[in-house]
Amino acid sequence: MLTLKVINENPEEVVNRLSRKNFDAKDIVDQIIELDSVRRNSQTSLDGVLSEVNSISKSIGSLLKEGKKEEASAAREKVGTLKESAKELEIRLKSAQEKIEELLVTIPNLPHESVPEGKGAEDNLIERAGGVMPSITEDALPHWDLAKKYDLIDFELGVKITGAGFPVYKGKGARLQRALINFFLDNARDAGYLEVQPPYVVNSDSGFGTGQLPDKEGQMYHVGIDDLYLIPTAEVPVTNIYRDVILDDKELPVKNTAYSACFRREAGSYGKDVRGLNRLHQFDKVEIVCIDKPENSYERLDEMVSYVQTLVEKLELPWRILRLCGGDISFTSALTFDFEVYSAAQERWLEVSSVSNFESYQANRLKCRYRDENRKTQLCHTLNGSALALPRILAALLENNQTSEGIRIPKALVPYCGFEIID
RNA sequence: GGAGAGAUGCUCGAGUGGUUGAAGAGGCACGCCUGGAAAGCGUGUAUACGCCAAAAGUGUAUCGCGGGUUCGAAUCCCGCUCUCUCCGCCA
Repeated sequence: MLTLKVINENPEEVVNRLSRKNFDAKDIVDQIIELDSVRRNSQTSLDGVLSEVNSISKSIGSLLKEGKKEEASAAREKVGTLKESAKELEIRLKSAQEKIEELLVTIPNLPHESVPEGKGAEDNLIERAGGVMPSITEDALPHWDLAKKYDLIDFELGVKITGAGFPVYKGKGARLQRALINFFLDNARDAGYLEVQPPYVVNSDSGFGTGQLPDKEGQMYHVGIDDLYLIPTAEVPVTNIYRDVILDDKELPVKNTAYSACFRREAGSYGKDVRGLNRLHQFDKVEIVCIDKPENSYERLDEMVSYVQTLVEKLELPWRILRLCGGDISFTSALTFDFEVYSAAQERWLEVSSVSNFESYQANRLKCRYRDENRKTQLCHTLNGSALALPRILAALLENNQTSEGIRIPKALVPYCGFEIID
């Protein structure tokens, strides 16, 4: 969430910048500013009253020791009335704080100035692109048919065991999954990311810390009996490692990578866009998470984007990078680059990665801070990106590399797979 | 799941109602000392919010979390969470 400071100091700028996200913040910002003045006034008065209470209380101790009983009981009475007014002030202060918090979490992050205007996906800017478009034959099959033909993925079996969106990978399909996970983790490690293995189930504090709660509660699987959530991405547990942490500036940047299964309810998505591997309830992903000083975070973002680019290049997939427009960028992000790879048989671009700088928006919720060179605590900037999500990569690999002899495995993956072709 | 013990600052650890934001030790930082280092000595070493134009300063809150008793709570009471030990179960 945004800091009160930003809103108080630059209300017009906040409203202006949020219009880029097609969000009208005027009313909320006005309300917050008003509530904040209530909050400040209440605290000033309350602190004064409590201060008096404290000093009188101390004096009672010494009065009693000196045997001045009457003065002591007069002081007691005084404290009694002071505490009455303290109670009222406290209620007013707390309610103002709560309302401010409720309003703050409804305000999206400010978009970076480079975020283009736009309403939806069609307005995203193509930043750059590369790779060679595969030459497809007329009878090229979409990946769901290839998966069946070579017995790589059994969607129906997953339906039996669990439900739609929980495929069963088999044989070379399963091995290819495992190969991709290791390939991504090894590359991340070589690029300086520390590998971590986080829990797949998190508590509500963590869900709140990264912004899934309260607004996106319905997107996560919830384990009611223990009040825990299945992670929709490793971003949640990994970023929450740094919740309520004050890092030393020597520890920055933090660069973590994690493989995890990801669970998403994807309520309300149906149709051919979600066919096969295009949208699943459970999928695998290797995530990269960075935490850095504000002045370095955009440099870090570029580094992450370049890193992801090396992955799609090694996989020999045709790729493009989109700079998301105001209408398509996520609630919590300041700047996001999406990676898409071309899926030849489906004849469409598939999103395989999303790399974002959240600036201090997540950090403010997480209370993730660092000590700067003046020993003052400042909010960090947090960033994350997929590197990469497996299903659509697999879809593109299968479709783009199909030949009459079988499906060719890209060179970089062969050592990880242990085979060169799926036939 | 059952029984018991516990949770204090960066760490260890004292503290069972009255200047205790918290003794003491260690660590760390800075300074002195030194040719340099060690040792030694000195100083400093939480966070959030408020007041102040800002710094200095100062007020309030915080001893797992939430509530209660009291003029006053780290200290007493209640609820919760977590950790440890023993038993049970178990990859």
